[in-house]
Amino acid sequence: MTPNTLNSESLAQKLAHSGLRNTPQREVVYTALLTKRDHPTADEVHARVRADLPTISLATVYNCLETLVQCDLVRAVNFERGPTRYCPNLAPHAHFHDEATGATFDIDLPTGLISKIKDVLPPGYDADAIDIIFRGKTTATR
Amino acid sequence: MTPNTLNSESLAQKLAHSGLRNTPQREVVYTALLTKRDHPTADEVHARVRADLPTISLATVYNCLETLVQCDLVRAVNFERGPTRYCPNLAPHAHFHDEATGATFDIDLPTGLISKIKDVLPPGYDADAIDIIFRGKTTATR
DNA sequence: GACTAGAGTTAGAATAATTCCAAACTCCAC
DNA sequence: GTGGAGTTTGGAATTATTCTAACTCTAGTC
Repeated sequence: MTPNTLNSESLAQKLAHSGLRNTPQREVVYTALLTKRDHPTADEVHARVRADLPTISLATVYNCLETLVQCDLVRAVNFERGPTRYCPNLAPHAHFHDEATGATFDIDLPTGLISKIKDVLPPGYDADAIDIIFRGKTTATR
Repeated sequence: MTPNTLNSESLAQKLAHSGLRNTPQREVVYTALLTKRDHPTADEVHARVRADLPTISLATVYNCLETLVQCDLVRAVNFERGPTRYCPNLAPHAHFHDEATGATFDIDLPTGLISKIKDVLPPGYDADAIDIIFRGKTTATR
């Protein structure tokens, strides 16, 4: 499979679906997220995309990331106090935040667990999204 | 039951246990959290405690809140992009964030669910804490 | 009771993350 | 090619939080 082409198409599609344009800036930002999936901050994304598009501004990176989140192509993740991080993994998953290194890992969630968790909501509560964040230590090397 | 006395004692105890002093500032900050459990920000806590201690500074409120978190008397909760909010509910629970009003509700978690969720962690991952945040709409009035 | 060391508080400055804003630019559709 | 919506840009502004240095308080010691 050719992830870039595939995802570039899905980018164009999803943008068009929302009546938005597919710009070079949006492409490089999305590609940067797909290329190195280490949950970068907006600042880190900015640094990376400057290689391809030296004049892109940080404000545009924020705009593009927000656009991608709106189009459901990217998830924004917030850990305590730190800057927002971005994740192109759309499968339902949790995040593990290694407190020693600051690294973040995706944790796959078995199908069914999400709905089981949603079951604890009392009547009248309707959740669009659930964020699950583990914090602790890991010996896993990835 | 007299929640303030009870909790004032547990505050003094827990502080002593960590070799810390029980100061008027720490008391009013903790009492403020117990009195109105609406997950206030540091700024909101500051506004509330000024009624009791007009000269308390925002920096001190931040210091006290951090101290209380260290002593496991209070939990810090972070929603996307917003300021950190503080919660004196120590029972394991999730948070529901109403996107329309910005209000936050505690959601009790049945015993066993936490460990069930922890089971999805691959070997080598050791979580100290789990944050579960629902985002959506609610018709619940509380 | 004064002395001292360390813990705690304070106000304001500094920093970090993000958003706002107005001007310039781009892309189509007419 | 003109107009208007959508987009980008750089810098200013805002927000949340931390840092810093001076000051205060307290507990223990003589």
